[in-house]
Amino acid sequence: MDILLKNVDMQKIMDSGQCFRIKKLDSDKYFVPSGEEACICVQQDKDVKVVASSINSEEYWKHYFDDSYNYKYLEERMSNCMFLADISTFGKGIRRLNQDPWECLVSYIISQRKSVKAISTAVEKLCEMYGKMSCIQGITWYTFPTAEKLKNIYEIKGSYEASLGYRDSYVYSASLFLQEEDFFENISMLPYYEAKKELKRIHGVGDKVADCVLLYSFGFNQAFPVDVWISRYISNNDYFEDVNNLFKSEMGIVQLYIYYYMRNHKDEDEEV
DNA sequence: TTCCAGGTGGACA
DNA sequence: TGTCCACATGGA
Repeated sequence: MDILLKNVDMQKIMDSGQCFRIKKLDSDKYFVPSGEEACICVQQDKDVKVVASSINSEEYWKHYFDDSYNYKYLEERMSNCMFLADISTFGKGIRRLNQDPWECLVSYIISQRKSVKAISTAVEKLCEMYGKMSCIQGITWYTFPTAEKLKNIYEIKGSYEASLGYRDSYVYSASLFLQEEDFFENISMLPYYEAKKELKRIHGVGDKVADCVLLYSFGFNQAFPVDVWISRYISNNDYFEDVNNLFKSEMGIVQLYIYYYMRNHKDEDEEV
């Protein structure tokens, strides 16, 4: 299988903090899992090629990498905004992924008061303990455990024994909601504020986690997750409201570029 | 050893 | 409605 994704930068996607299981295999090769599927990608200059997949569907990975959205046009408009020009250039090639909703929900429940490194470790541990072993091009990996599996484990053990701490019960709460028929399907059909309200019914899901799931799994580009980094950015920039008014329905994607810049740009003295 | 991390729930005013 | 604090644990 060969799927070509134009103007995509895998390293930036990996460093953008939106997903926690992408692995770099060598200088230009990446392993990309999503729920119970996975693919192998190769960076070829400015483009990315999917060279192997667990699922025989071009559409699955084109949707995952948000291939139908015009990022070039967004980056152009950001470049024309004096407040975002540097941020746009620095993040060129980022994509807002459409991740597996269940994996995304659990990952962000786990994320609270943890570092990115600690989140990755915990999520990986959960997969190794309760996911299914699988193999693609000689690479052994573990699928993300299903809601049913995590529900049963907690009911038997009372803990996931995966360094989740107090978040154990939050993950269990989420697994119970997944027993409702078409829980995620219903969320995808709702308007943004209703969808957010629905997700926040889950114990352990607040504004931040709900917005991350709506943005990174359901494509609600107006969802704007505010974490410590974005909060720092907003408080340091009086013009934030102007940016917000300019990009309104796409502020979630703009947020991703800002987050990537805040976390990865080396010149920390520079005001952004 | 100490501090901080892609937050949230619950108590209280 | 807004503010304050406890919460488990890994990583730097």
